[in-house]
Amino acid sequence: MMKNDKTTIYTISDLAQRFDITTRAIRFYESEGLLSPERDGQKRLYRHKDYITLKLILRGKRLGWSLAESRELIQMYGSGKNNQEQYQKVLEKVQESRERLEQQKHDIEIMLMELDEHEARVQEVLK
Amino acid sequence: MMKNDKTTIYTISDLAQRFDITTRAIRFYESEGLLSPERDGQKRLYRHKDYITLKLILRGKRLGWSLAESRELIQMYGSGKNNQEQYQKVLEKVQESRERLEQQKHDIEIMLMELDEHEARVQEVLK
DNA sequence: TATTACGTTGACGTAAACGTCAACTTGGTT
DNA sequence: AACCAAGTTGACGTTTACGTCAACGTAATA
Repeated sequence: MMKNDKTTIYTISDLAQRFDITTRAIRFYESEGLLSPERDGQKRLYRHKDYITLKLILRGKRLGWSLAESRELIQMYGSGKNNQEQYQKVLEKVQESRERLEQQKHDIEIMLMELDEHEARVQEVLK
Repeated sequence: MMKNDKTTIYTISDLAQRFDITTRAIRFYESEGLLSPERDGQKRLYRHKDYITLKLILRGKRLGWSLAESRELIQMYGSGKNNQEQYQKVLEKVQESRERLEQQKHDIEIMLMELDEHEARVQEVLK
């Protein structure tokens, strides 16, 4: 497989492999307005910017963002303009993700504690 | 509203209020085998253990667990037995949650950096 | 007694993010 | 020429976690 510098051109299955997703997913993202690759006839050609965009989409997914939310982020980067309103919206979303993260951290700690207690009780019964 | 000690008995809407969910959700959890409240005639009565179970369910949700996954955790606690296999499964799931957490932490850091860069570029253009 | 609040059981609807065909085209290979 | 791999466009199916009626029961209250 080729390296990925800023001049590389990818086919749809190239990208699918690199990101471990299906081509169906990639086409779906396009239909939802998150990607807009060039065409060579009817075939899609993906460039570096599309690669970056896909990375954004998947990062968003890991943070629990919807595709609609990631689309805003992508549009913001794509526009090159200073849409202060959109910027604030995205920033807020990142902060929300961060707060969810803190909550989850707390949840995991408690879960581990309770699992420990459970084990302890079980061991106690065995004696 | 009453305090919640270990003797309190709740109606379905009591619980719904406390956890800020709908009664529909609570009934759904029961139909999925996560709750099994007593009955007074046809009405459901929830006790302290049901309260605890609901707390587990919602904690699981925050961590991205499916109801089926939370059900395993609940069954484990409920059985009081030492099902080592089930224990391992649950433990693994907690570890997975923790790894996802680390990944998310990383993702958020990068997002914030890229937002910063974006702002900087925009400011540069404005000059 | 009529109303109101709260509860119950079906049954069908919904949204998001794809999966899974089917039918077809295109370009390169044997 | 025949074939295969890879790509394309519909179109319908799937899953999870409920939402949203409808139709009914029950208990307290005005």
